[in-house]
Amino acid sequence: MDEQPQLAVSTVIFSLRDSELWTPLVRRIRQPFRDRWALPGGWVQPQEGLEATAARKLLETTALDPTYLEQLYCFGDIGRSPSGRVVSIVYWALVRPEQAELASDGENVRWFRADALPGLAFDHNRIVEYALWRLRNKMAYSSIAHGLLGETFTLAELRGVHEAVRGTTLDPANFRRQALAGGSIVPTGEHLVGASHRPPALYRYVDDALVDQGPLLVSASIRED
Amino acid sequence: MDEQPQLAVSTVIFSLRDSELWTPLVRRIRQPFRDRWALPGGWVQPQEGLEATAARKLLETTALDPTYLEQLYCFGDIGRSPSGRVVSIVYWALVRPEQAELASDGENVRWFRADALPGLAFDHNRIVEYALWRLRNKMAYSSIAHGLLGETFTLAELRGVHEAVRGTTLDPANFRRQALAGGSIVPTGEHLVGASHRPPALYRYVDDALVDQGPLLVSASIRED
DNA sequence: CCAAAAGTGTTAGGCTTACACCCATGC
DNA sequence: GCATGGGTGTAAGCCTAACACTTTTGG
Repeated sequence: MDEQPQLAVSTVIFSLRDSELWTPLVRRIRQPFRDRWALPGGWVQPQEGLEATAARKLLETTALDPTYLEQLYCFGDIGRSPSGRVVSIVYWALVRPEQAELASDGENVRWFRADALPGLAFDHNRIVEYALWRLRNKMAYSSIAHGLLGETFTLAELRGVHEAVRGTTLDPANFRRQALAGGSIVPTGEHLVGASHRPPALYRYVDDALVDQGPLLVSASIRED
Repeated sequence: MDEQPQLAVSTVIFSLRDSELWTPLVRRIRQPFRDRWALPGGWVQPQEGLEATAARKLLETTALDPTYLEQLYCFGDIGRSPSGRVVSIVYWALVRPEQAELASDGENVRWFRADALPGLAFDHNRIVEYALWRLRNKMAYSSIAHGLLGETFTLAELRGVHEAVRGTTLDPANFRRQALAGGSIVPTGEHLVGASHRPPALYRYVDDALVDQGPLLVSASIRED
């Protein structure tokens, strides 16, 4: 038992369906926790970056291509896996509704409502809990909602994302003003057609509407030596 | 080169001296980057939690006992160490001024101004940069300043911490009101004696003034299986 | 008494909230 | 025309920033 810890990468994935947050899980096909649901993931490869591993395993196991991917936390408690010491670097991802439609349920992949998960393998319930907290937090001060929407969207759709994640209802008038004042979305000039009632204007995010991750994203230019 | 990545833990430490942020670094005594300054740290031990490793190495190499310790980020780019793949789980810590006084400079430990570091080993400049960003961010919305102060303090001292970290000067009158309105500090009833001018009241943080880390801190009670 | 920092009062402006109201479309 | 969601207007209340002012000490 004195071997080096094993290094894993897992990802919590969120998508919106019917104004609810859903997350895909994979069925474990070996011990420990065989047949239990768990976060998609795999072992770190020597010649592959951590985020690249997260993206690759996500694609391999769930066929999803995320619009947003960020490191969540590194979990390394000694008791978290019964089979020996495992340190998991966990990412969290957002995927668009169209994506989620494509990657439907299968024998070994199933979507669950994010706030009503079954008992998962390892400490994965706790991890999803934390990812949800992070998503809700970030929703309040960033343009992260972008990751859950299509390229263009109405203000009602954008508001729907916020309402679903925050679990509250928001005043349409005030939401509109705040969203537009933020400066990260602009009208496309088009209007949504085919629906009942007055056709709403379509918007899109401006190109440089990056989610604030601090100096990490511009890291390459910071190195001094 | 196809071996498993090595797992390291490092810590960025901040303390306040002369209204400036300082950070202690250790001199590397072996290759790679021999004789360069680097973050204190060490390898993950099979039977020791990550945070425990951070605290232990911090004590061993710099003799410091932090008042605050939180995971910062996990760095795992493939090119970050010339000697092979190393994944570093980095923590950041705050220590009180008295502590920092005790742990003075030595042959292999030296304090630097956090915003004027030399060229460090590995990607450690980038890491400190990110830790600074996180500290500044957290200072704005939490009671993290607690970690840089003694048990009791005047409002001028508390304001000094905010001014030093944020790099701005703050209106004493408004700062006072906001600090007291927050509800996380209370007057001790004592006053600072010996100084010139009117003796300022002393304050302390209320016991439950925990810094918000989301569901991570209460994690033990969340596990469902 | 004077200088300087502690501490209080007051006002203007900005942002949020609540809600009244008009607009444009499908049926 | 009428129901419904899209979109605009507006006033009250809260929070912040700016700064005048009073208080209390050491010298």
